[in-house]
Order: sequence, then structure tokens, then C-alpha cells
Amino acid sequence: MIQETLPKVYNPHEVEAKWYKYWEEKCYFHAKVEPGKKPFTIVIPPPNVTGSLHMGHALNNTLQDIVIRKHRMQGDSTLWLPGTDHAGIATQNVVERQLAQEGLTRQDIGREAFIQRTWEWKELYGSRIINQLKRLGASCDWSRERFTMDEGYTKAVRREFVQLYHEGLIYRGNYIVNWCPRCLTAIADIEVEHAEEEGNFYYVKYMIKDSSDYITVATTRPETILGDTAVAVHPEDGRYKELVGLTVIVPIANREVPVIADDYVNPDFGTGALKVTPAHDPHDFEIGERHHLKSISIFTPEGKMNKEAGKYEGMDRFDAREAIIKELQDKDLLIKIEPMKHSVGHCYRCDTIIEPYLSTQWFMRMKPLAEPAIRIVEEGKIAFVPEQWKKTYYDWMYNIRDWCISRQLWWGHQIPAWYCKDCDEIIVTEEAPTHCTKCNSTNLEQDHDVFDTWFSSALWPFATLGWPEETDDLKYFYPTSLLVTSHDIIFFWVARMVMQGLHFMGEKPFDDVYIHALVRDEFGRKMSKSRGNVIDPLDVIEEFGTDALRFTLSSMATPGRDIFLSRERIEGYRNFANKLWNASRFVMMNLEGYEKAEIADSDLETADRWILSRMNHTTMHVDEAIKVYNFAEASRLIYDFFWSDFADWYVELTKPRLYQKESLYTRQIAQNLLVNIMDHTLRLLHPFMPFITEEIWQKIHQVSGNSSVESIVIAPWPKVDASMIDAAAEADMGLIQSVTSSIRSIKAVLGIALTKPVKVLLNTPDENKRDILERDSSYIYELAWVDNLIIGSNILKPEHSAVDVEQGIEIFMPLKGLVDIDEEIRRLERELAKTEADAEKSRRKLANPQFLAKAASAVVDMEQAKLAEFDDKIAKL
RNA sequence: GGGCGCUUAGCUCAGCGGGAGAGCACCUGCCUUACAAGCAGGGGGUCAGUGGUUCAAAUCCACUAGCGCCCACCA
Repeated sequence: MIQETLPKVYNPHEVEAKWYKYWEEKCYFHAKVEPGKKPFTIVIPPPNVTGSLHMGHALNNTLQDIVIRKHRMQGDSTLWLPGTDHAGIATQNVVERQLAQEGLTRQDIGREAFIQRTWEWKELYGSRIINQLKRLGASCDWSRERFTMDEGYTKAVRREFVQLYHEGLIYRGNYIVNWCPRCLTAIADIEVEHAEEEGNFYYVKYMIKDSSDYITVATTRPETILGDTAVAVHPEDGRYKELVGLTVIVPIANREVPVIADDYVNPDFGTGALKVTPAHDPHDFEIGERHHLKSISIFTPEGKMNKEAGKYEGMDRFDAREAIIKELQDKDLLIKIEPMKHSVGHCYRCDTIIEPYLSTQWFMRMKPLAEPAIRIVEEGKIAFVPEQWKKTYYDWMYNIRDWCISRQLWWGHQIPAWYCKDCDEIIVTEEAPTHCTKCNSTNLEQDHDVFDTWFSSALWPFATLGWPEETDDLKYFYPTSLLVTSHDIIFFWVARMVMQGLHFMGEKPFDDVYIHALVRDEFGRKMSKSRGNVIDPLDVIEEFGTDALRFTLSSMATPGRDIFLSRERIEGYRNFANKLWNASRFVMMNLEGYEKAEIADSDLETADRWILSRMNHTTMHVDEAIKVYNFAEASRLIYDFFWSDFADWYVELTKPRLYQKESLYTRQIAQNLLVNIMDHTLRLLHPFMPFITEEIWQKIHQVSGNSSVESIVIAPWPKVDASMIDAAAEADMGLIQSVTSSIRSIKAVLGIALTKPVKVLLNTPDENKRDILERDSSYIYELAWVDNLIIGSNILKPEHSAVDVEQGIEIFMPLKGLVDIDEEIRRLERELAKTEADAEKSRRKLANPQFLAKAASAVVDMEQAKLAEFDDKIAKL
């Protein structure tokens, strides 16, 4: 028997492993190019190969999977393309750390061996996150899995570089970049994280040559004095006008440098005199260019002082700062120290303080690429959801600066540029050249640097589909339909995909961009390992099951606010899964003798028409909610329908029929309805809770012998049957629910056990309502444990009765022998006070002539009906 | 210095122009033959503050306060 095989509590673990394997074996996730059919495509935001599933991934991929599964069920040719990102710095760091445990550095083993080792690492551990995504239930087409450094992708990246170079959109030059002294590479402007920090403003004397006068210069970074090649003042600054053109002595370095005038200087800041260090400040660099100043680098790549620093050579930059302050004090060149807050840049990867550093790098010209990317959003051809993120996108695009794309790393796409050692020619081609195109020399060397990881991920929506080859996939699935990501990578990734998509494909990469929230802990703090407040999705899956986690995340995916995740919330949805389990258990326990039957309209009771109406309403609203990516709303609708309508009321109302208190025929109708409603609801819920819905769906169809397809994954998305939406049935059922709840409430408040049978009298002059109550009186008997129900139009309140009024129906419950009447009097007084307050509010509203004149008539009618009901209730209580 | 978001029950959050909601927590009573991860019932909120628009404001507008995020070269 089924009852024996189904445990009372849903156990997600075996279910989840079983079904994922089944789905993969059946290739349900494999997308086919089917001309004539509508494609629906999402490319996954590729997680780093070093990654381990965190809540952000869990949210991101749950939402994608919901949309994907729905489209698959709708019959679209649905592709969710997965893959991973080689994640230059992150991966290199991991392997370097591994080496460090063996007492080695990457330099010790050399570039080739290091890259080899990193590939080995990738083969071993790179699939971890993929397996975690599978545990999450992600229905990706794994046959199309890509990696940003696989062979085809490498070809795409080379094409990107070479083409942009020949179009003049990529150039190489010696500029100030953000240098990370720990990662030993340049990073892009947006990879620098600024933080307000306590610092000092040091006022330093710069002696004027052959004079005892001096200019006071204020700086936050005295160690850079050693690289100064000028002092700049504003041309209109009266205080310094006469000093322009003179020579001053740079302290400690004792270098003679000019006083120059430049508009950049702000006379109101500091002392109005600026020390110029072209090699270590981007603005100073520009001033240096304008005035043809020398650039003197004083740091090594590691952030130590170099030989230009003289006796400070070899000292760490921050130790040197202290030492130099001391020396300035000793030489009486330091006037004062003022504390000040200033913004300090940190490496986004390792948090090391960034050093502006002069070096030769490759850059991409962004303005020409940004223009079409701005236009496509302005024209509404790419939609951001929520819309407000458009502004963020525009702000960045309008103020875009050139992008430093070269990185001094070993792990990544090595730049396909070769330098002729004989004639200095630069050769940029996709395939390695054999000889110099200018002097024919074979003495060539490839650029040592690799590309910024985002330079390759910018191609993700089309390189993964085969570009630069014109594959069938590319033609069919591009542009993709939707991108799901969080707002922290709008600049890094979204913006650049738009630019490169438009540039290389001539077409936008996606239609919609859905931006979801960041996941924080229950107190709103960022989850971080150091804080110890990380809720690991894999732990949650262990404890509550994947479906509970997914449903939690989906329920909280409302636009506009970050998600503060708490375990309690997850537990609540675990309980929902259990509710589903037990409701289906109930259905299956009562399917004996089930036969599929066509249900005629005349077979339907009020409760049936009501639940079918509610079901279709729910489905309609779920469709609408998903369409606008309101996952929280969709989840709530299904939750409420299933628990509050189906389980709490409908299931109870089918019991008399199932328990054969009536005929076998009505039992069969009830069985069919239950199976149909479960089937429909499970399909509606499947994208959100794929595992439990499959498990139950399979079981129900096994018992009912009723399946037309072999898995819910490919079952059709539930259709709305508008003819089943039945306002009358909903109103009738509402009446029954009101009366039932009232009786239950009276019993509960007066301490009468629900299961204690009572006598109830219902009085109303409304003939229609009496008919409904008569017709469906069995519901009241069943739900409120009434054993004697009298319905009439002229019933007077029996002595010692509890009384209530619901929807104009007087409800009397004789209490004789049941309970002390005083408690009922107190209850009634509370009820009366509340109703009188409500009535008063209504009355005031209706007494206002403005309200009557200006409000919509439906609103006025409603208010009048409300007041009438309140008054009626007051009169009767 | 700009920009954005948030502030609703003890907690986590919906609602975003016409009767203040859910889950958890709390209180009362129930092992009612699907479910105690449950059932029935109940208490609890000047919807951050001030002002405005409107017949009507949690909802729209302005300002204020607090929290959070993003951008910005002021050394």
C-alpha cells in the first residue's frame, strides 16, 4: 500500500540526487536548433573556476533556472549555456598559494611550468562549482559547457584584439596605471576599491634656490617627494605669481626643479602649491606631459624604494614614509602635520594599497564603443529590470575612460602581439608570425602580458555560441533573451558585453537585463568569511534541501532591496515542501480505484468550482509575475494558493466524498479533481522547486496511470482556462468560509474544543444566501464540527447564545451547558467596539460631499455597502 | 562633492493612491484517520519624522533624520 511506502516527512536528499541524474541521462536540458521554433537563450554568468557556490551564485542561478524551466515547459527551444571563467588573478593566486606550501614561487618554476600546473589545477578542481550548480538543480545544457580559455574561445579573444587593434581602438603606451604591488600587475580603474582612511597632510618646505625663502607644499604622501620634478601653482594665484619660473630644491633628494603654473592646481586646497610627481600620480603625470617634465620612478614593482631613492633604496614604501618624515623633521623642513581623511585605493583582489605606477600597457579606446552601447539602451532595445539601473549604466558610459587591458600575469590569454628584436616592429596577428613583416627577421618575441579577464568575458554571449565561426548555434540563439546578474558587475561585465556585442556581432547581446539584489546576512551585513556570518548554500541544502533554498531565494527576490537571509525563513519554506509532500500523500492514499474521468460541469460542487477558479487565477497571476521577473510575487501566489486554499480548505472538503460517505461516483470525481489540481499546481511550481515536484508528480502519475510525458521537466506549462474563473463560486465559498471561521472562532475563544459538536442557527433575510447555506451546509457540518444546523429567515437569538454577524448572516450558538456566558459577553463587547470604530470611519467618509462628488462611483458604492454591513452587525450584536 | 536605495508587527519581509498583510516568534486550545516541519484560534503596528498634493496617502511630491551602496583627481 502507498501509505506504507510514503514517509510522513519529506526527505529531500535521495530525491534530489536521483532526479538530477535522470534528467541528465534523458538529455532534457539539451537545446536543439529548431528553425521555426522560438529560441529562448540565457548564458550563465560564468563563475570563476576557483569558485565555490555562495549565496550570490545560488540566487543568481535559481532565478535563471526558474525562467529557463518555464520556457522549456512552454515548448520554446530553450538553451541555458553554462561555463566557467578562467579568472586570471584569482586562479593564479590559488596556484601560487599551493606552490608556496611547497616553498616555491612561480618564478622558481618558470612560466611554462606554472601555466601547466594551473591547467592541472583546473582539471582537478575546476568542476567543483559545476557540480555544485547541479546540486542546485540548474538545468544547463552541459553538452555546451564552455571555458573562457578553451580552444575556440581563445580564437575569439585573439580575433577581438587583432580586429580592435587594426581598427585603431587598441593602443599601447607608457602611462600611469593602478599597480598592485602584491599581485605585481596593473589593474583597471574599476578594479580599484576606494576607502576613506585616516591620514595626514604634511606641510613641507621647498627652499627656493639661492634664497632663505621657501614654498610650503602640502602632501599626504611624503615618500613621493623623492620623485618630484616640479612644484606647480595656479597661474592666477597672486601669492605665488612671482615665484613661477624660479627654481626650488626638492627636500632630501636635493634636486633642483622649476616652479610652474598650471590650471589644474586648486589655489584653495592645501597651500595652493602642489608638488609634481609625474611617475606616481595620474594628474601629476598629465601636468608633466604639459610641461615636459621628467618622470622619476622611485618604486620597484613590489612597492619598495628603488635606487632613485638613494639611501632609502630597498625600504618598503610605508616604512620609507616614516623615515622621510623623520628626516624632514630633523632638517626642520616639516612645518606641521594635519590629520585628514582621504580616499585610498585598494586592489579588489587582495586589498593591497594600490600604487599609481608608470608603465607600458595596452589600452582600449572606450568612447567610440560606448556610444552605440548608450544608444541601444536609450532606444529601449535593451531593457534593465529594475529600470533604475539604466542610470548607473549611463553614468559610467558617459564618463567612460580608456581601459587598461594588459595584466602582468601568467595565467590568461597571452597577448597576440610580437616584437621584432631587430627593428622594433610590433606585429599583431591571430596566429604566431614566423618572421618580422618589416625586416623579415625571425628574432621575434611575444608580449609577456595577458589580457584582463573581463576582456575575454566581454565576448561571452557570442564566443560561447561559436564566434568567430558562423555556427548554427550562433545564428539561432544569438542575441540571447535574458541576462541575470547583480549590480556589482554592471560596469565590469554587462556594459562591456553590450559594447563588444554591438561591435562584433552588430547586434545587442541580450534583450533584457535582470539585476537582482546582493545577499547579505540577517543583519544586513555583507557575508564574509572573516566575519563568520556566511550562510553556505551547501549547508542549507544539506539541512533543508535544495527546493527549500531555491524557494526562499525566489521569495525574497524583490527588486530594490538587498536580501537579508535568515535560517528561520528557509525553515519556513522547508515546511512548505513538507506541506506539499503531505498533501500529495493524502491524495495518493485516497486514489484506490482511481479511474480517469471526464468531469462534466454538472459534476462540480461549489468547492470544486471555487478551487478551480482560484487555481486559474493563481496561474494567471504567476504568469504575469514571471513575465516581469517578480519572482517573490510568483512564489507567494503559489504558496498561498497551495497552503491556504488547497490544503487548508479544499482537501478538507473532499474528505466526505473520498471516505465514501457519498457515492462511488462522487468519490471518483473528487479523485480526478485532486489529481488534476495537483498535476496543474506541481507543474506551476516546478521551476521553483524542481526536485520535490518531480518526485510527487511521478508518484501521482504512477498511481493514477495518467502520465502523457515521462517527466515534469518536459510537461507542458499549465494553461489558464479563463472559463474556469468563476466569481460566483468564489463569493459562495467566501460566504461558507466566513460562517465556518466564525463558528470556529467562537468555539476557540470560549474554550470549546473544535471537535465538540455544537448546534448552530443561521439567520438571514437574504434568500440567495440562505440557498447557498442550504446547498453547502455539509461544508459547515464538516469544517466547524456542527451537528445541528438550522437556517432560516426569522430565527430569534436563543437564550444564552454566542452571536456573530458575518456578511449579513446572524450566527447563533446556544451555549447552555457548554460554557460560562460572561466570556462570550466580553468577546462581544470587543467585537462591537471594533465594528463601531469601523462604521464611524465609513460614516465620516460618506458624509464628505467631496468624496461623493469626486471618488469613483464604485468606490462610493463599496463604502456604502461597508457601512451598511457594519451598521447591520452593530444592530444585531 | 554627486547619485541611488532603504526605514511597515519583537524578527525577516510583502503591499506602493480607496477596508494595514504574510512567515517566524509570542499567547490559548488541540496527537480531528495527509502533515506537531502540523491544525484551530488570538494578541501585537500614530506604515521613521515634518510639511504638501488629493475627496482619499503606508502608497505621490518636498524636506529632515538614521542606515546602506555606488561614483568622483582635489594633492
